[in-house]
Parts: sequence; C-alpha cells; structure tokens
Amino acid sequence: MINLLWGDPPPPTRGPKPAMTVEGITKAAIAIADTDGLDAVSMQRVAADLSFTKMALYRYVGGKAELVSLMTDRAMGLPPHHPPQPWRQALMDWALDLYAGFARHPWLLLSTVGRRALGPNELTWMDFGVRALAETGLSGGQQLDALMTIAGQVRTIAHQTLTLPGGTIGISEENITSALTEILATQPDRFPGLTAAMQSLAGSENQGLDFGLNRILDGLEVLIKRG
Amino acid sequence: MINLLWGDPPPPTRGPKPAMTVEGITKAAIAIADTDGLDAVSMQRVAADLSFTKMALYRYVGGKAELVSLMTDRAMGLPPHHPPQPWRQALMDWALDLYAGFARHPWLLLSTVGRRALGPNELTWMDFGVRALAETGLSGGQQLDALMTIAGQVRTIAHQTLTLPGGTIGISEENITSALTEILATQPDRFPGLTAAMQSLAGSENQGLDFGLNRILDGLEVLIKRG
DNA sequence: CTTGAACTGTCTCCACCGGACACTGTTTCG
DNA sequence: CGAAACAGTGTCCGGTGGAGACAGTTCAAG
Repeated sequence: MINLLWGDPPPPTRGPKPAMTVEGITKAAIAIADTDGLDAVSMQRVAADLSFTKMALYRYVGGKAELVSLMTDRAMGLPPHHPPQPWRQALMDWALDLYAGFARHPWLLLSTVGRRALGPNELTWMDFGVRALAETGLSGGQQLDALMTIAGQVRTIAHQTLTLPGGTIGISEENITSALTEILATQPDRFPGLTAAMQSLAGSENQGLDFGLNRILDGLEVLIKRG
Repeated sequence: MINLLWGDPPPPTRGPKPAMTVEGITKAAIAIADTDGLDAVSMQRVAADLSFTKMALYRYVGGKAELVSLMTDRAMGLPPHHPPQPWRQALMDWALDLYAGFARHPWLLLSTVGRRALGPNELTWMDFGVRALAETGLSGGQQLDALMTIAGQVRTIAHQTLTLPGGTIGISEENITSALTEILATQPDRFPGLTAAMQSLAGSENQGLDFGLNRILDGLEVLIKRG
C-alpha cells in the first residue's frame, strides 16, 4: 500500500466520482478524537459522521492504522514561523509551539507511540528544530539528540498535564499530584523522599515545562560554550 | 473495586479454594506481553495460557485495565540499590536502571501512557529518585520536576530505540534513522536542516540517552551550584 | 452510440475483543 | 446436615477491524 502520507497516488479517471476525500475523512476523524478521544475513533464512527458505510472508507485509506497516521500528521500541522532568533529562544519557542499542539490535540500523545510512519509535517517540525541549532557548532547527531531531549520533555509534561478523559481504572482524581498526596497520606513512611518533596510543594504551580526546558537549555549552553 | 495494586483484600475462607492467584495471572500476562507485545494480551489468551476460561479471570482481577496496571507495576519492579553516591551519579544510575527496565519490558512504554493507577513500585522509583536530590537544596517541586525531565528523556530514547515488533503501517525498517534517511534521500531540499544533520551523523552510534542525560544533569548542576 | 472495463459504495460475513449474567459444582461454617 | 459463600463455565451481547462478493455508476474505446 502506497503511503498516503506522502502525496496521494494519481486519482483514476474511470468509474464514478468519489463522494469523499481523504482530507474529509481525516478531518472527521480528528474531530472525533478532539471531542471524544482517540479511542472513540472507529471506522464505523467516522463513516457514520460522514453518512457513509464503514467499508466505504477502505476505498480511501488502507485501514485504521493508516487513518491514524494521516490524522496525526494533519493534526500536528506545520510549525509556526518565528523571526530569526538566537538558538536558545528559538528552541524555547519550538518547544512551546509543540506543547501547544499537544494541548490542541491531546490524543497526539497516544497516536505517536509505537513504531509508526513519519509524515511530512512531523519531519518539518524536526527540520525546524534542527535548523535552530545549525549555527551552534554542534554536530548533526548532537543536534538531533538535543531536539529529542526537548521533545521528550514537552511530551512528558503534556502527558502529565493534559491526560485525556479516557481514564482507565481506579483513581479518578483530577491530576496525578492529588492521587499521589492521597496515597502518601496513608503511608508516609514507605516513601520518605516523595513525602518530603510533596510537603514542600504545597500550592506551587505547574512550572514543570519551563523548569525542565530551562535545565536542558542550560545544559546545552554549557556544551555549546565549551565548544 | 478495591485497588489490587495496594495489597489484596483479605481472602475469603468459605467456598472452594481458588485455583489461580493474582500473581500467577499477572505473570502469565507479562510473559505474553514480553514475547508477543502488549496487544497480544487479551483475557482469552491469558486464560488459555493458564488452561482456564476467560471469565474465570474476572474472579481475580476487575478487568483488562486492572490487569494491565498489575502487569505494569510488577514488571517495573523495585529500583535496584546502589551505594550512596553524589547526586549526579545517583541520578545517572537511576536513569540507566529505568532504561534497563524499559529494555526488559518494552511494552511498559505503552502501558504507562494515559491516566492510570499508580502502583507501589512506581512510587518507589520516584521515591528513590527524589531522595537522590534530597541534599541538593532544590525545593520539593524542583526535585520532582527534575525527575520528570530525566524520566522523560529515558522514555524518549527507549521509545525510539526499542519500539516493539508490533509495527503499525508502512515503513518497516529497523529503526527511525534508516526510514528517515530514506525519505530525506528523495526530497533533500524540503528538509534542509535535517538533511545536513543526518549527513554529519553517518555512523555515529546511539549515544542519545547519554547525551540527553548529561545535558540535563549539566543544567541541574548549574542550578544547584547557583544555589 | 454501444459496450465493457474500471471504479465506488453497500452488504454480508468473520474472528476477535471486553464484559454481563445465570448456572453448576465445591467448600466451609453454623 | 443443611445453607451460605465462593469458584469456574457456558452463553450471550455489542463492539471492533477487516475480507470479499456484489450492484450501481462512469468513462473510454470500438
């Protein structure tokens, strides 16, 4: 099956006009994922929202996996443009833009795990990030590694902050910290380090993203200045 | 439903002796996930491996989600002990131990996304990590944020390195870089930064984990020394 | 203008999934 | 010796992704 992500194959000319488009299907699927979560995206549901039969979708996309790939790349979109900046600020913007993308489509956190096909938009994101580091004297591998580290930080915080409604089991509190404090309250002696850390946390806001990013950027600065 | 993760409820004494144990079920499920991936873990499959009926499992675990939680916490296990060390070395060991865990059970990368119940082992991991930072003068929140950043780095590299056989679609090469070079070879002008970075990468080994960790630790050192 | 090939969308069917529920058989306590 | 509590099974359900046959539509070639 040809990879729909990279330009559709030339449309045939015989036969009836297609009533749908890959783009329309993808948009419908994204709309479902945005409102009801990625698990709610099924072939039936997508087809129903378009007033078609499930099997009709298979004329356009190869299957569920391919549809998810298309959704992912489209929802990711292209990274926003920024005026030229020093590498540190550029990377910070890049990270915040990425976080904003996850905030818009939290299901991206789920659809981008496991081996998957890379779409053009995803690659463009990486390209932008690498270019921000082009002038720093870092090697290509170092640039990519640095980018991965930053992307990982964004993912981590996004994952722990956004965490879709699709809860799995047990603890149904609003966020991780509340569930955590609850457990720690009952058995403080078992996790002394955590208990102490949580006590001195009380009320401090979610600065996790900025904190981690600044540590990483500090570390990069050390490396870059060292030459 | 009582959380099986935190000590089973007292077993009843009436009625026939249970033929299975929660531990046995969990171990069987982990074995399946280790060999055939997390998707292969179904109630039927687990029950069949134990020579029981699917529905019999529901006498022990509340459902699929709870089983996965049990698998996750058990597979994570307790973090290994290390002799007392300076915080930097302690965190480095912590990160490498965590990575080793992901390498042993790559499906943990999948089972630990989305909101989920926290098990005692997972909390112990966090406790160990936080304790490594206890003497650094960082606040509790900063300690937790630092840990999240490091864990995120480990996850990112593990995810991009291990990536189970359960591929989804398209590109079935051995790792991301090979698929990437393939794409870049066909359209180098579209991703100039990436192309340049990949060219100067040729043959360098997977140092991504060490690189990112050292940047993060460098950044933490800057913050800690600053006081 | 006709005809046949190419194409679209629908229909039926399948295996599998997680799970509800009623039921039989077993064990132990009053 | 019951009766209550419990274990495991069998049956059923709605849902999933997907294969394949089929009829309707459209266009290009004769």
